[in-house]
Amino acid sequence: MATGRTHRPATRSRGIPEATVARLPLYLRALTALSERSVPTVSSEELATAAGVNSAKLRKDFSYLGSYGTRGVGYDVEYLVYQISRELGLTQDWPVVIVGIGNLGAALANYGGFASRGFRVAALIDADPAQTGKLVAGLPVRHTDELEEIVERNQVSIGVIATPAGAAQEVCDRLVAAGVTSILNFAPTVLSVPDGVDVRKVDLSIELQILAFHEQRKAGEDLGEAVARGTLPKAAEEAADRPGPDGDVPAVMPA
Amino acid sequence: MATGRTHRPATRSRGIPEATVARLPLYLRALTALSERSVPTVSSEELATAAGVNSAKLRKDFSYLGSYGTRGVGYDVEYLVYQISRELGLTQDWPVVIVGIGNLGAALANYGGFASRGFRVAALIDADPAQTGKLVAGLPVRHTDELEEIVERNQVSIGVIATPAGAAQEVCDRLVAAGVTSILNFAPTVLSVPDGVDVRKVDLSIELQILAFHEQRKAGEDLGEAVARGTLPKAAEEAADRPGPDGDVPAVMPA
DNA sequence: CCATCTTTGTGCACGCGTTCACAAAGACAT
DNA sequence: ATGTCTTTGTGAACGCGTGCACAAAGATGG
Ligand SMILES: NC(=O)c1ccc[n+]([C@@H]2O[C@H](COP(=O)([O-])OP(=O)(O)OC[C@H]3O[C@@H](n4cnc5c(N)ncnc54)[C@H](O)[C@@H]3O)[C@@H](O)[C@H]2O)c1
Ligand SMILES: NC(=O)c1ccc[n+]([C@@H]2O[C@H](COP(=O)([O-])OP(=O)(O)OC[C@H]3O[C@@H](n4cnc5c(N)ncnc54)[C@H](O)[C@@H]3O)[C@@H](O)[C@H]2O)c1
Repeated sequence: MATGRTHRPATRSRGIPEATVARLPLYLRALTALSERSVPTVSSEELATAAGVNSAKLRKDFSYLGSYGTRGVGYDVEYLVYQISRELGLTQDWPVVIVGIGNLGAALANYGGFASRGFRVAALIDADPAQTGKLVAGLPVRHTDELEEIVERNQVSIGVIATPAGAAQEVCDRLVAAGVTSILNFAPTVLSVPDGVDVRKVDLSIELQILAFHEQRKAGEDLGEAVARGTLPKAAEEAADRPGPDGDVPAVMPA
Repeated sequence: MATGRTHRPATRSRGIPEATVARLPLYLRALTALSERSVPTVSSEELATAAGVNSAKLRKDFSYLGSYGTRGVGYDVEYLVYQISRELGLTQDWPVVIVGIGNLGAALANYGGFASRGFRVAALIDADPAQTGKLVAGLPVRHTDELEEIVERNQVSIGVIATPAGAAQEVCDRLVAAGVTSILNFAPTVLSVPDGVDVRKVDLSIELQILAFHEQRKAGEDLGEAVARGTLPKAAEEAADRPGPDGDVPAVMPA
């Protein structure tokens, strides 16, 4: 998963487990697709497949929201779409500001999936005076000086940070001081925020590193298994034997 | 967290828990920063703070890699950087292809954080003939027809998908068929892949929806508590009372 | 060499999340 | 009305992840 939430110490918000909340958008997406195809009802099995999860998990997830299914039939698609939307707070509009209109920020601003789910880009903000006033995705880029005013006037509670890492904490502090209580951070830094403020991060580099780990493991597996079976010549065996904690590796980094 | 991994049923790869693997890049980033400041050693407490985690968790994480610390002193920064890099497979170069060079794909191509950690953009691929040959981040965009050849020739095992959702599964299938075994998916779709292929997804929309959920909860909290204390007039009380499973809500979605 | 002090490494307990498996609910046919 | 068949909702068991708390390791100073 390309996301990691900040430590929210097992806060079951109104009885809905955090893990379930994270899956609701997935169900919603699958349900919306069914709704567009005018499918009236769907079974937990079908929906689970569409959402890429286990059907028992899906049923348990829905059970936290209440009993919205009909035994022998399944779930009413429209009704479920409404219930999940309501639970996620998508029946209202959420004004969002994006700070840092560079490569990534501009891509985010142009992203259609934003508006499609009740999120409205209230403003684009950048510190570079050369950017100020430029139109990105039809919106004028505003200068950082106006940040507080924009947040307050538009009642923005969700902020997206797409600045370089060095500027992220400062931007975060200003957003929070101005009233933002939820932050989506694309900069590769750990943000510290006061209690009551949620931070979620998206870090491409971390995702790739996790993939690399598994990739390496896959590559080493065949070799490793061969070693275990003793079907390799001695030399290859030693090469495959990863240096263990016994420390026969150089204490310097080769790069 | 903006990331979700696809169902890897508790595969403790070589005894390192998945949760630990996901944190290693975080530690590595903090350690690299210390290394650049020529800090020789660091305690679990300091490093944990820098990485935004609990110190006990960090120590336990490191214990899976072996005993690399010195009691009473802490961890040798350079040595730890090397060990984690090795564990994550970052001592080798990983060629990566990006498919779908639109707003997002171009931003990713321009992203510096790619190359800084052993990931090398081997090629940019797009289906639009108008894009073919255009330079993005100094690399020429190649046409989808060449996908298989590019992947095979460059021994690419990691692919990034930044196409529209509708094209993602097809692109995924082609990447996998050509030999890619790890995929980072930015398109809002569930990808189905054969066993042995890892998929991680980054979904901005899901992240925002999770934030919206908590945001809504925060907003409703004061009101909800007031209701519980019975300090609200009847009308407001009923308005605050969210419709329960008893179903006094319309079965249609208001939007 | 001994005492003291710092910090690691981990045993242990607890809670969350996942999954199995099944009873009961309800649709539908007869 | 009764029986059959499908599918939900959930009890219960299990495993993973987290965090506390502490013993042991080792550095440091006398
Ligand atoms: N581009 C990607 O694909 C990508 C991927 C993952 C993470 N990131 C991260 O996202 C962030 C942005 O990446 P990018 O490629 O768009 O960088 P960029 O340099 O293209 O854009 C950064 C923008 O932030 C603005 N900025 C700088 N300081 C600011 C401040 N204090 N207040 C407001 N705006 C400020 C700059 O003027 C610039 O327009 C970086 O932290 C990067 O590491 C980018
Ligand atoms: N832009 C964002 O911030 C953002 C955020 C989250 C998710 N996404 C998702 O990322 C994807 C890309 O977003 P975008 O804004 O860059 O869209 P875009 O339309 O700007 O770019 C899509 C690119 O993919 C190419 N393409 C289409 N079909 C292809 C195929 N079969 N093979 C190869 N290339 C193909 C198109 O030619 C185009 O260049 C979308 O699925 C979007 O939902 C984007």
